[in-house]
Amino acid sequence: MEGHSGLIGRMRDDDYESRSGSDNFDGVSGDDQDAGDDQPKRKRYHRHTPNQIQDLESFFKECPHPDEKQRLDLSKRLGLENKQVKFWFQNRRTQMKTQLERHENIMLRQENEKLRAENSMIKDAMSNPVCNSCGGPALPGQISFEEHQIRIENARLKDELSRIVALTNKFLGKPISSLSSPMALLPSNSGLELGIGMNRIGCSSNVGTPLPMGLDLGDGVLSTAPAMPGVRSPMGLLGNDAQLERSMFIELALAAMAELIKMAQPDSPLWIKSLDGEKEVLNHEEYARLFSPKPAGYATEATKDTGIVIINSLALVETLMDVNRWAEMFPSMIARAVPLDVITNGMGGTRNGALLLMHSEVQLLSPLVPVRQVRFLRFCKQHAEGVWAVVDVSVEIGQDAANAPFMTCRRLPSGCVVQDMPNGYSKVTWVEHWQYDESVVHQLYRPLLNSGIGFGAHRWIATLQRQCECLAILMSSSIASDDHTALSQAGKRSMLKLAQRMTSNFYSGVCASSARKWESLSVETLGDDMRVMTRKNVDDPGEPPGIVLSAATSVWMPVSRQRLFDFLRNEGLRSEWDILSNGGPMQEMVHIAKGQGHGNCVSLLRAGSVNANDGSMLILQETWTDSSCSVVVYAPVDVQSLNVVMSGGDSEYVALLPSGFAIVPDGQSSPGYGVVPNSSNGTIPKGGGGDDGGGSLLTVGFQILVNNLPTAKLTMESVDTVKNLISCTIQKIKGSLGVA
DNA sequence: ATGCTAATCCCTT
DNA sequence: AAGGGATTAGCAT
Repeated sequence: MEGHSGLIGRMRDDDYESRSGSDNFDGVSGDDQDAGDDQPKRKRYHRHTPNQIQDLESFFKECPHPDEKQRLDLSKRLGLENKQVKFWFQNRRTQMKTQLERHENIMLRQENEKLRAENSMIKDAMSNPVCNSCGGPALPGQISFEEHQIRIENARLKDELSRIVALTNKFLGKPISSLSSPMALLPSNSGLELGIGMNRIGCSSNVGTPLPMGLDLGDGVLSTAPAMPGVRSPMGLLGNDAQLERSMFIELALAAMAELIKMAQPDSPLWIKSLDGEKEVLNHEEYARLFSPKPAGYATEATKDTGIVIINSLALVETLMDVNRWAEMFPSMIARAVPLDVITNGMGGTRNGALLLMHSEVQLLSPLVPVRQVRFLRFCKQHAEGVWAVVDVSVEIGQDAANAPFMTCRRLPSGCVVQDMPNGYSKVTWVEHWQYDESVVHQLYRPLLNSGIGFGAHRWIATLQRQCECLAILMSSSIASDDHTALSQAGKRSMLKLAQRMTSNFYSGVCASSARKWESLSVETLGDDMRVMTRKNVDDPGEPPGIVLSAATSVWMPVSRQRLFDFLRNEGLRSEWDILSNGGPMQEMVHIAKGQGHGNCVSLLRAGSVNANDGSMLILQETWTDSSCSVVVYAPVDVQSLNVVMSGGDSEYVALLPSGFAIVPDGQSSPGYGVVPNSSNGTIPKGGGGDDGGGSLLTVGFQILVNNLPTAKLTMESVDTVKNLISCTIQKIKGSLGVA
């Protein structure tokens, strides 16, 4: 002790000596003070002006390590000495470092807390074991396994503790005994040390005690703590900030999962049955009581639905946890999905515990409803054999609202609970919960969104059912090839792939998602609710080269969805609205079924009029309908390319531009509409196809080539042409349906 | 007391 | 000699 202080004292003395010896202005400034005279040349204490600091800071952000030249430049610009700039950067760097270390220290402490809590839980459970089966002595092998686990745990705890103590001393305590080992200080640090001691005692005293049978079941006490293998990185390897963020994510995911489970529970007080007993509405009071109150200024959309889907839980979970496969499963809903981070990949080779961060755009097929951009976590958990849950939650949730002032929507805990059924089907309960800024949605679509049909659980379930049915049909028909088309399996697959591309390109033109790069044109021409966009295609073989113009709009139609859909997909009535028909009916050449009803298929159409010139063009068309939406998309394709595709060749190089329609109910019809629970994959008697007598919203989208030179300039005439095309088409449809 | 910052000291490359 | 880490003095909270 004495020796140390003596040493320090001496060092200080030395320092003062050297300072007073070498630095003359120290003495001068002392004189200054005495004389009350200030020399502007050098102040004894001085801080750089806020301006200078700001400049330095911003430079530091770009480049924390400027070279000689950059520093000289800065010093000139800021009126500082070259040396000062150098020192500033040096100091800034060391400051960063200490902050970093301090942060890490905090993280280590937290980690330690968690471990201790977990450990004391284990210890607790072991000290009064409950054998719930026989009460007899447990298997010796398992005892030693348990014991082993505890020992490992304790060793890790001890190791981490010593690290923390070392760090703590380094930063907090004065390094009085900097020469001695940090461990020597342990006895003074009573609280922490006691914890360890107790744990060790608990461990050793447990040798030979009966096995705690109730404890190690997969879903027991252990999994309630956020214990995720792989997340707990070797200490210090993972950066503090990243680790802080991760632990926040984990907590958010766990809370979201708990919320989803509560929301998905049948007969939960969180939902109120409507009068007809079919639709359920969120009980906002109960929700606010259990979770969080509703923020002002946002519309809420909470829906729940259950359906039977022809897929097993494992396959569905795999699909949901793979960003690309997920987007492929819901192509009409997911415009774009980008994986951002894999926080955990799951435990023991399963998806249980997997946690992903991703960004996605969710769309409704209309230019009048902007895509919903969300950055969210997706967390998967197995709740029992054959029972899984996957929950999504926006990552803005749980953070300051002030951090995301420009948010137009967010997704509250949403997702599904999947339960295997005996026959390869599974029962899926979906909960969908959004908050969004209603002002960005066109008036025409607000009722639809309010009713929950637009983005609600029902739509997810319906899409899932339709897609899984399609997969099932394709699988079965590949075994029993009973279809009348003379198409090979490979040809069929290529055709479907081409149709898939066509359809999703249609979606992108209608919704302007960022999945494809569109350049939007003067939107406010006449406020005519039409979205016109353009893109230059130079090297995408899937589209004709040149300038492509996309136009889309949505209108209300006093006709049921079913009627509109049946009309538009009727090739015999094609000439009533489609200029490609050359004035006559069309014929279906090829039909590939994608669903049980006739409405879900990919087909090839030929314009009927016997015109030698038309022989080179066919119409590729995809139609689908489910209880939330109906779509007809088509594109002219040249025969030679199609022949290649039909014989199983690559469809990537077939150039096409899609046009078509999307139809949704207007949302103002009978309240139960569209939220009718689907009892199975069969149709619902109550006008399941949408024939509820109400009106519908029709979206029309065209993509046309206005110039086959990518370098050409777009003319206003082309824009007018495509706009005219759309409004004429709408007029013709109205006329044919007698509602003009 | 504790934290922050400009400046210095001292060691490594 | 240049640069970086450790340390300190002077002030602010």
